Amino acid sequence: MKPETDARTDTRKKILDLAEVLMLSRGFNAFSYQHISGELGVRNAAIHYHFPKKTDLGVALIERYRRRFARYVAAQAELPPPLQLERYFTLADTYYDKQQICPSGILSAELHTLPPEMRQCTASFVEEMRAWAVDIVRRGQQEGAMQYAGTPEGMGTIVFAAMQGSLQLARLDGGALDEVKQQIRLLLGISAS
Amino acid sequence: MKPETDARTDTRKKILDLAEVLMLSRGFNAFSYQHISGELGVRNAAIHYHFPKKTDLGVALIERYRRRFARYVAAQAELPPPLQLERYFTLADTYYDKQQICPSGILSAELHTLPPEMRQCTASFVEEMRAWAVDIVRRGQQEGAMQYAGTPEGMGTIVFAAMQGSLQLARLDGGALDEVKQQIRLLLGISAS
DNA sequence: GACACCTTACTGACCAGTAAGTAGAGTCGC
DNA sequence: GCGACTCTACTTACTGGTCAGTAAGGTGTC
Repeated sequence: MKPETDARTDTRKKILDLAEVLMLSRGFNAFSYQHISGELGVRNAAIHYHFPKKTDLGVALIERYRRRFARYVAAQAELPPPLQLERYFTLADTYYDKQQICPSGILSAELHTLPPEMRQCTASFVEEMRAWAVDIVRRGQQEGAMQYAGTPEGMGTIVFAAMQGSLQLARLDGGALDEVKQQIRLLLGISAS
Repeated sequence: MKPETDARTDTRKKILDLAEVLMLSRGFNAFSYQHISGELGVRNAAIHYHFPKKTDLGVALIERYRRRFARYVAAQAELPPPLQLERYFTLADTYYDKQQICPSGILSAELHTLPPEMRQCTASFVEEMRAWAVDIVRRGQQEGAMQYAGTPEGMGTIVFAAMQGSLQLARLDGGALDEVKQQIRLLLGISAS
């Protein structure tokens, strides 16, 4: 009989979940082991048991994100590109509702203060996300569901950059995210939805 | 006879200059008075003399940026919109060359960890920058030098968000900035330059 | 009795911020 | 033209708090 939760993975997962929320709202440098242990009702050293160095926690966080993102992409690979884009927009909305920004945004903003191990996997993660955005608009163009000027690389990159930027701006100007989403629809020639 | 430099303004300016570089490359939370005093060859308390709290330094930094930005905008208000956009692109390049990101990017990413006074003037600053981007594309459209889908608000906001995002991404993917710049030119219908 | 998963107790580094003192330059009365 | 005063721009020396990280011990489970 497979245990639903064993203590090991359970606490470890709770730590990662809390750390993720903290990173996406405050940034990696701006949260401490105290924030996590306090919330979790354990001692500081318990976090160090699972993640000896904060760098270990950071790397685990990013790697989990990469796996989750890969699953997310695979799960809806068969959907029409415009619908994938709308799902992406919905995802951004949930970040906005939680007052968070996207991981690539906070990681690239803090990049110069991150340990080298984290920089490494951040680079891979961000490249994967950008490539996915490029892929959506490329397939959208091929299937005739999207029309736009320029290359899929240019369009995908600007979509990704604009979404990352607008999630940050939306913290200060609540309307920015909706405005950017709508403008992206127009630029891709998919005004109806 | 007016003194070229008196000690007061000189040290104060050097502190602001150094703090600005530190903030744009490492972020506001990730630099300390030690970073500045060490580089400047003074003691820590000298910084506290000019800026009692770190919040004071942060606010002074943003307010100086706002004044500089206002002068920058005024100085080229008469230029044709497409040229203003190119100047903006050139400005972004100099940030990239210095491995920095734009102030609105770092400030909005760190927003939740900033003191309230800094959040306040950050909001004003970011709104001014966004409005400026909107104004460029609006006038570009009115003068017939730019053609694009959607409203000036939508297009200006996406241009601003995409530039902010791509400056961050460019730290990990050097090509992102050029790609976004070129795509913006295409989307505004000003491919030649 | 071995191992996973914690605890208590601690270290040293760094941090923002403060208090009190000082050197030098300018100003004033005389 | 000279002492007394004052102000600016620092200094030294310190505090209390927070941080990541470690060592050693305890406790329940297989």
